[in-house]
Amino acid sequence: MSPAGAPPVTDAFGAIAHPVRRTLVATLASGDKAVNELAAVVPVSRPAVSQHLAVLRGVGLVSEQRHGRERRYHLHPERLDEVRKWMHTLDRFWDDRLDRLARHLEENP
Amino acid sequence: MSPAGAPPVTDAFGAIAHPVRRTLVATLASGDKAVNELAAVVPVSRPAVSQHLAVLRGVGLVSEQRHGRERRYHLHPERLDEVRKWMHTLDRFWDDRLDRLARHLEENP
DNA sequence: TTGACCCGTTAGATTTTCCTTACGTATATT
DNA sequence: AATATACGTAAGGAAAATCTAACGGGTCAA
Repeated sequence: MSPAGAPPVTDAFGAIAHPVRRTLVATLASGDKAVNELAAVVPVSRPAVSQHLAVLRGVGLVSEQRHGRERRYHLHPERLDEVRKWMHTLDRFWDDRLDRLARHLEENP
Repeated sequence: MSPAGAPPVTDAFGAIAHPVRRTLVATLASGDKAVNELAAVVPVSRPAVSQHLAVLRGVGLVSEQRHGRERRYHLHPERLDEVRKWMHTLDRFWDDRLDRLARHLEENP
């Protein structure tokens, strides 16, 4: 029926997969910014930046607030906890393996 | 000339952007596995798993070791430091903002 | 040797991404 | 009122991702 293609960006993992979007997120980490300011730090056209911001908004990583004719974008870093949590889960598995190894070495001198 | 499309997967960010690959990585975190074992925990065909593993290998997140007719895959978690470092950079910005806020509040009672 | 098993690779179709170039809509400025 | 500024959105197209089905090369077992 539907041989799937590339999956749409629906979570934080997909959102930060693109280098331009990572730069946008990092730039917003130092404070709210208008679109033109964001477009200035990235090697693509302003419409492209708008589209990337739409992706970030769709995932909940940023929100916009209209200020006159500007639209200032605000970062919501807590949305990255999804990523943090996943990485932390891996760490836990990793620690467990170290624990098992240590116990094994203790019990087999 | 070349209106660019989606960028190829060349780093850890792109590698963990796909849910299937995240599952593969998480599964390998608990120990080396053969391809059939990996294919059993994921809702796609075995060739698809092979392709995902090729992507992970291309990024250096896993390596393979032939064992008879099996190929056991091994995770290299240190390759995720790229992601960890980026997130940590964001945290630092974040802390700086908290510092500035605290200083501001101290100086303006 | 013959057959079963493990696995990678290719071919082909479909979807999604991601860019640029127009265009439209507000809001500010003169 | 006329113009400039800031931004989103639509259209069009190229590149990449991702799936399944088919095929092929090794490896173990009988």
